[in-house]
Amino acid sequence: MEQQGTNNFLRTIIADDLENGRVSDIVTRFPPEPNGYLHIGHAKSISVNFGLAEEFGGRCNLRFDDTNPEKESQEFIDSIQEDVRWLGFAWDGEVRFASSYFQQLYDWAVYLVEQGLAYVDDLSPEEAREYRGTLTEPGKNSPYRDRSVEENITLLTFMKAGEFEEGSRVLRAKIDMASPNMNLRDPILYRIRKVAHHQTGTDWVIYPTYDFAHGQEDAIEGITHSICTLEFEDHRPLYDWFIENLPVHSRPRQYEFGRLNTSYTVTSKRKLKQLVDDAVVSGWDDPRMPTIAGMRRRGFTPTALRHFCDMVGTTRSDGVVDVAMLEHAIRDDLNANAPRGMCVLNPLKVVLTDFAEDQLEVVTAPAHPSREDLGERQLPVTRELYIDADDFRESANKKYKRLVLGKRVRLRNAYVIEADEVIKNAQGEVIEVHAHTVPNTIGNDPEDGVKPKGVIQWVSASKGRQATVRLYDRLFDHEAPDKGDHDFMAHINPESLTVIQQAWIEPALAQAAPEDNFQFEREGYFVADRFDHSSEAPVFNKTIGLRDTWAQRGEGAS
RNA sequence: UGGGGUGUCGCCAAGUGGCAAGGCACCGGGUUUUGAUCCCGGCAUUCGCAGGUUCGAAUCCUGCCACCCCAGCCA
Repeated sequence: MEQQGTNNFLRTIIADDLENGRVSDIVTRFPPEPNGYLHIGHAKSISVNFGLAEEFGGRCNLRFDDTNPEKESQEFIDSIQEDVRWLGFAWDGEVRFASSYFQQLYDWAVYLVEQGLAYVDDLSPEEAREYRGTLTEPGKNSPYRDRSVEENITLLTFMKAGEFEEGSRVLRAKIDMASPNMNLRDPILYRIRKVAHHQTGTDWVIYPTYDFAHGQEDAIEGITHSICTLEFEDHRPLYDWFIENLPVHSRPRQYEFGRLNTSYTVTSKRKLKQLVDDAVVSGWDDPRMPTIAGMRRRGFTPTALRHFCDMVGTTRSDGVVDVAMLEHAIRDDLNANAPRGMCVLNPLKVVLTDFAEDQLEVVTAPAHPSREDLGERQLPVTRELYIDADDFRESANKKYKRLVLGKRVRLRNAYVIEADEVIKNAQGEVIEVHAHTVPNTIGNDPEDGVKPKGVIQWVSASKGRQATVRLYDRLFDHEAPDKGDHDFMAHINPESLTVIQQAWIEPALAQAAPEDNFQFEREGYFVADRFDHSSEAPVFNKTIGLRDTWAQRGEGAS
């Protein structure tokens, strides 16, 4: 068992349980409700549950907690499975569904009624709320609380048979209406919902609540460590109450950890949906979304996401992780593994006056500065090239390490060139630079000893290809967009997306397959769009920029 | 105001009575055909606060304070 990241309380608990024989193998589960897309927070939960099972040689189930058909759908079941697989995890056996345990759950509900531990309540939702009391005042017993077992059985049978209207009755556990823990004030076990279920169709008109279902599902599957987030801590006494009062065959235990929050991000389902509905983003998989599908399309990798989850650790405290840590994880993986390429985002034509019109020279460049196994690529050098307009100035101070009129610069992987002349349009803007190559400078420094001050990327104007490049930035320009009294929509970063229709890419990049990651040198990491990219019409998404200490010092203005 | 939690560097986080790991961020310096990477160095006399126990405490005790969660027939 290999341990990633630092030690944490869950590892300690599991190691102890294994050592003292409480369990012989650990079984965990990732239990999403199929009512939305998975996001970065779920990635953490997936990483914790599957990761722990992997680490301790156990198993992890994927179980859809589908107890509320009104909000769920097959679309989400499909996307969730795809996301978990993409992250690189394999669940044990078949996918599980809480709905496949509905009959067992119902039988256990009958058992509870027979034991005098559950009753059918006729209170309306409004009345029930009044009877429940408040945080500081105890609740009071429902007048229907002391019905006979026989009457309760009859009523429950009728509920199941669809004899009652939605909301008219519920099945409740008989625990303690005066408990300081609200969850123990006779919690609801079943409610009437006359809607079809995506898995069970119209078989049922009553559906179990989360509380009545979750622990029993865990017991049925032999889950040893049921790991959830902190807000369920108050439910644990109820979780245990069911396990103790029902004839279940295994004893799962619940443990809670703190949810993952990252700065500059919102993850509430409601807010993500609003971003989609208001067309702030193009969909749930928009590269700016913190959804797994969005991050995937952005060019994040499973390796980076898993590393990030290990980096932040698993604790019982809730904090906000700096997105810079996520960005570091992405850069770390991509720097090591992404092939390099050259792309000019803001083209400025350079004419090499010592090259003939039809002259073509091909230089070979490594795909990666230190990964020989990634191979090489061919770069055509022609008379007309494009460089980035930001990489040329007519005059500049000594700190500027790019091309300046009358000075030299290294074309990455190719010649050192010297700028001789600028051509301007009627508005006085530079539209072309004439330059010449310094002899014998491919792989060598200039023989006259005058070294260029910098290196810039370039693309052949005649052999290069045009591409669409989408530059993404943080969706929010506030570190805590949904905190405080303001509306999170007010903190949308107006420059979160810039589309460049006519960027120039070196020929080899057009051959990229969708989802191939690259580093466009001096610009950042980019990915060929999963859906829109093709060799004929290349489309790249910016994943994350290179670390830029130049811009950080406020000296990067061009 | 009832119950349940959490408080260690700007952020995340080890540490479980023996004298404050690590990562991110940041700040130097070196290497560099990416102002990237990489390398070297710096960055908590102090662990929410106040008392107490002890030769010795972030770790034990007492009392405060701050923040988070709970009053869905959501999960």
